[in-house]
Amino acid sequence: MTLVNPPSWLNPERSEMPELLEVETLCRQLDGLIRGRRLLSLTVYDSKIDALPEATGGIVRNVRRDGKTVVMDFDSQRSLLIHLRMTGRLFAKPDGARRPHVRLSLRFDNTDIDLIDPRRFATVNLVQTGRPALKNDLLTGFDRRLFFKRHAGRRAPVKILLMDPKAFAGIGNIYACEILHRAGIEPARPAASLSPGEWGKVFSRARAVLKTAINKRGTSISDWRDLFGAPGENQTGLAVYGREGKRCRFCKGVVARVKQAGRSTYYCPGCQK
DNA sequence: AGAACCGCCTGCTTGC
DNA sequence: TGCAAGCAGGCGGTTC
Repeated sequence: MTLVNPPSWLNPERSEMPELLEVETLCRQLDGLIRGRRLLSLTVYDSKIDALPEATGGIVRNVRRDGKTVVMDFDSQRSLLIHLRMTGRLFAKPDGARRPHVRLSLRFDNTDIDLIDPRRFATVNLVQTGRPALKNDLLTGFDRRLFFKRHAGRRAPVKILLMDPKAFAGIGNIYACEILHRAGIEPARPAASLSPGEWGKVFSRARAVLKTAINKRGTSISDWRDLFGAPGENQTGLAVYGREGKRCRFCKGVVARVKQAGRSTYYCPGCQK
């Protein structure tokens, strides 16, 4: 296990939010690191996070992702749920040093894991193991019939629907923009205006975009880092997000930015109809 | 039910 | 240079 020095990788002030893929990356790394390990102590440094004394002493059965939630299942029939929201990060610590913005520290018998979160949006909860998994996660299980029944006919813009957690688990702004670009669909179109074929394209492009990003350990727009401080490698693959005014890599049009529900949407008017 | 909006947060960027 | 306002956004909540 190599750890990245120097600590300049830890720069919470400039962090990008972890999206679905970043969470997936963290869960895989955590599973490899702490499966079968005992949680010796749990220290909370943030008044917004409940003290969770019942969690200590348990042995990790596995670490998995549910939407954007990191789920640690313990042998005590409890599960620790960590949602990183906007600026949360998890780091394995090689030393015992206290980092800035630490909200929670998990001490296992082989490593310490810190939750770092400058903006304090992250949430931590302890629940009984066995909560049913989400049925709207494009990578782990997507109920297409349920989606068409409940959401495909909505009048909301398709971009808004992609980011609606009731319709799709864990698709954030970056990937919502990228998926629609790959699918060639204009973000402002009402969801109800998409044909079944266009929805099919959205689903297949979404899986492709997400899987590509997973293989590259997430998207580092500025400085997202994985559990061990290594950067992701997907930033060069973004076609539209954050590229307002620049040339589209596909059609040589100019990437545009509009506001939808208060969020920036990037798209290429040339590629997306 | 769904659409639109708000609040939670803090630090960086922008404008005067 | 300094300060205030604007901005970033996942997601649960509220209102209409």
